[in-house]
Amino acid sequence: MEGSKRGLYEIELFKEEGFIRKKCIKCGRYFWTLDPEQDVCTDQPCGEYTFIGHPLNPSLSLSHIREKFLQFFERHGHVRVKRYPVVARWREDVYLVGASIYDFQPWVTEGIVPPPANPLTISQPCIRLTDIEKVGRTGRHLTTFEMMAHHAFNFGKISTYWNNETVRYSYEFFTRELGIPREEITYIEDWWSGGGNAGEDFEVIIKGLEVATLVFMHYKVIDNKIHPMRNYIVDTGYGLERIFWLLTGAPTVYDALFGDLVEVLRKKAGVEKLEKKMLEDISKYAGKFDIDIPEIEREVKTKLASKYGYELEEFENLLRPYEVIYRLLDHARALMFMLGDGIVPSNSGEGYLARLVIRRCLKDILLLDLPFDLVHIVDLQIEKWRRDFPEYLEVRDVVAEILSIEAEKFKRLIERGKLVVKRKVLGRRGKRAVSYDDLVELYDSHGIPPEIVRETLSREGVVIDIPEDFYSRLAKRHETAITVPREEKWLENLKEKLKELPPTETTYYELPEETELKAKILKVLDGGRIVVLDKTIFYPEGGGAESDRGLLRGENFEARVVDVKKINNVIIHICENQRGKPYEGSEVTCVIDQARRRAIMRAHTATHVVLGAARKLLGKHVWQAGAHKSEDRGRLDITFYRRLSEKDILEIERETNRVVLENREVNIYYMDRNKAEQKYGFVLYQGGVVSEKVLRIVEVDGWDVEACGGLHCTRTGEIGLVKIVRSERIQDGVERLEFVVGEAAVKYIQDMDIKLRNLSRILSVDTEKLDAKVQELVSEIKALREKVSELKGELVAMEVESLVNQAEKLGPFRIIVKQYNGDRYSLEDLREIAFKIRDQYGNTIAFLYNDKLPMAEFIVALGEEVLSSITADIIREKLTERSIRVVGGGRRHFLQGRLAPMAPKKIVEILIAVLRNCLEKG
RNA sequence: GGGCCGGUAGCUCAGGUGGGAGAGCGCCCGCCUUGCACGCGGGAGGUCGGGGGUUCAAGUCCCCCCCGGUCCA
Repeated sequence: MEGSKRGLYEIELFKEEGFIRKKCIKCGRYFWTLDPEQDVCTDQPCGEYTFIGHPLNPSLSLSHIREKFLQFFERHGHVRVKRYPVVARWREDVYLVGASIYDFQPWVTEGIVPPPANPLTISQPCIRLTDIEKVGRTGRHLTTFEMMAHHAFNFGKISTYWNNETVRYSYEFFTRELGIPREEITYIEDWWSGGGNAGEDFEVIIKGLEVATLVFMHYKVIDNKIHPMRNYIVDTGYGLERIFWLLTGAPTVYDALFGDLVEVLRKKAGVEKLEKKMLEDISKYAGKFDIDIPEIEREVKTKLASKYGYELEEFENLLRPYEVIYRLLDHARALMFMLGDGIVPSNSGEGYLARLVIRRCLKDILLLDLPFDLVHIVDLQIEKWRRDFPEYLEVRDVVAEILSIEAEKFKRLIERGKLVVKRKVLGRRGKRAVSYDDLVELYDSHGIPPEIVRETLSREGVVIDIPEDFYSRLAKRHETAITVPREEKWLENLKEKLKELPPTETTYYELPEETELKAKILKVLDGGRIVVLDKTIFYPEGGGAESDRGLLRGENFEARVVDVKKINNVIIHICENQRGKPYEGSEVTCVIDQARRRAIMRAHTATHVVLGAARKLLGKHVWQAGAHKSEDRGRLDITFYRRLSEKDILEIERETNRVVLENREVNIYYMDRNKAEQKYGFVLYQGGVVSEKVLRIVEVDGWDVEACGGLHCTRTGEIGLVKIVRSERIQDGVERLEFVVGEAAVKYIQDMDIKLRNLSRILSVDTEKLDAKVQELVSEIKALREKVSELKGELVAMEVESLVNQAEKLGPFRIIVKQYNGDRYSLEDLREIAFKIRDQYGNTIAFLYNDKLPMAEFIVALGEEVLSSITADIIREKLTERSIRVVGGGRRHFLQGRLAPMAPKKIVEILIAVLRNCLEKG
């Protein structure tokens, strides 16, 4: 292993050109250079940026460099491939494309799907949010960059090329195409891993800047362990923006990339222009800044501040708007790609990543109180890149609308946040400090960044500190909370048992109208519950569609098939209600429930039509986020950036039914994956990830095209009526549409109709006037309720009067005891009466009860003047003393609960006795 | 998908340890004022998100569900 590893770093070109292998005295890595004096690898932080202020080739534009690169590799036998979207819709393990190789993982790298060309070259826009904190501050970090690459795929053996050619290409490209002096190039031996693969690599460093990585990928990474792979894949990445920066010699990559826009924003914000020399000075060191070691940054800034005659704080205040402008421009470009490629901001999924970027921008603008509008900045970027990415011009209005909605949401969040801060912190008497936990709660639960908390509080005269490592501490907190999803064990076991079986032959695609098929039982598992056949007519569950149901009928054996699943390539039939036993080797007849299949087919084709309608009416931001098709209804989840209105839904419904009535053809055909992707784009994968090299395409003529394994109607007319019955927002940015189809739709409408007619019969009005009638009734009920409660109030007042008049007198006190039967007053009412007496007649004890079985419910209320002589707990005590069962409790002035049934007279006696006793004592 | 926070009057929210549903703004009526704003007095407005449980008693405690927010995958 060591030998082969070493071998990959021994490059023919190095010998020919006289490169020597050295060990970096700082980081210890080995590197190759032409300079015998060079003793550091020159990568950050070992070396320094020596290109800043010394442009190598400033005449080349970014587009020129991209074109030079792609043409260079085309000349060397590579095929140029169109860039992929930044949303990795063909993968389940990541949301965003973070490297060009992501385009080909895992299907191509695993050898399941052939590459679109081999070897190929591409310039792939990538998004990496891992270093988002550093953007704007280090001068070199970007959330979005174009990775120019050439890839060669060698399956089983080296059939294209490998390490020697790869290094030679890089050398030629940098020296001949870009004119970089050969002695400026350093190749560092390193190890790369990502996206489930790994391998040796060279990092190409020029004048202190890493401009390319050349990876020789031939390992798989499973559970952090490295396994050799049969495939040898050349995975290179050339940082387009970095190379451009290097050639311009600009102070930062941002100046190189967005120079003109930096000026536009700077002027708009009225920020003082910094001396170029000073920016260059900072940038040279900024490469060494590290968020986790804030000391380095402080030290450098202190030194530079004094060099230019500033106090540190003053210096930082000068820099901050610059950092923010850089960051905003970077993020705006990221948003152009993310939103432009169809991401809808949300509180989960890839949508959250878009929202994260948006909110960071809005936070910066807010904190520095800049006169910027994020919508405008993103628009500036779309305009700036119109030649390179003209596709974004088409969606600029939608992008603007999405951003305005997000800005509005952020505004509301901050307003709410300020209230929470004031309530939580300032509302607390005496405590005007904020703990780390407070900050965490405010951010984690309410989304209020600590900087905003500080800002809000400083206006109130409260000064707080934010721990420098706040965000990384928060990240740690979340780490421990991660729950490991466990794979279903029985499925694993089953997979193992099915391993030796041949793939099940299927007939449902070829003969979708057949309802019966003879087959042989190959395997019986789980006591006969699971049956595997050599071939089947049963369509298995998949792509959101439920499986067929039906019967398996053999000699002396019959069972109902309740579920059918496809496990790898073997189809299993899950059976119930068996008569007799299935035997391996015996013959059975498969019979499917055809009505059910038809219904599911209709629901499935309907789903495609509805999706097409939604995309047509709402725009390209509509993507299928999930779907389910069953016998009686269909369900489609779509991404969209605002709530669907009633009107939207009615229009989708109308449009869907129009397409049904047009009776369009539904064509199903197979197509080479790469060809299909090229022809239709990634809209194909609406239904989910597909792992085949040949795709089954389902095309509703002129309306919708998807890669789909489902069974479909042959014409849209067969779908019948489609009625959308429900819509809900299942998460921010995702709307769920539920609809009934065909016979189920007819039944739904009939049921509704019957309900309406029943209603109109009950209410004795025409169905047309139902709503008015109901409105009238509701108002009437409300009025009646009010009247009742008014009367009850009067009744209570009268009862109070009457009770007070009948009261027993004892010295200065009055005693009221009254038994009710529970019909007229609830305990609640009795309490109101009792409390009213207490409030109006302070010298009174009121004991009211409903005589219920097995225990009477009672309330005693004691007036204010009585309390000096007797309190509620004494009454309770005395009742208990006389072995009268009492459950309940209360306060000094009242007692509520249940007691054994008894005559009012008896209670009066007891109360008089108790009161007398207390008076004598007092 | 997981963690956290929340759902009480039209709106913004209070409601230690279970025990009589509240405030501010808005609304209606009256007073004051040439008029408006203000001010003063009075009033209307609530299935305390839904369901179950514990309890004599639940806005409050427990469980389940729904809805919203938020952070992180």
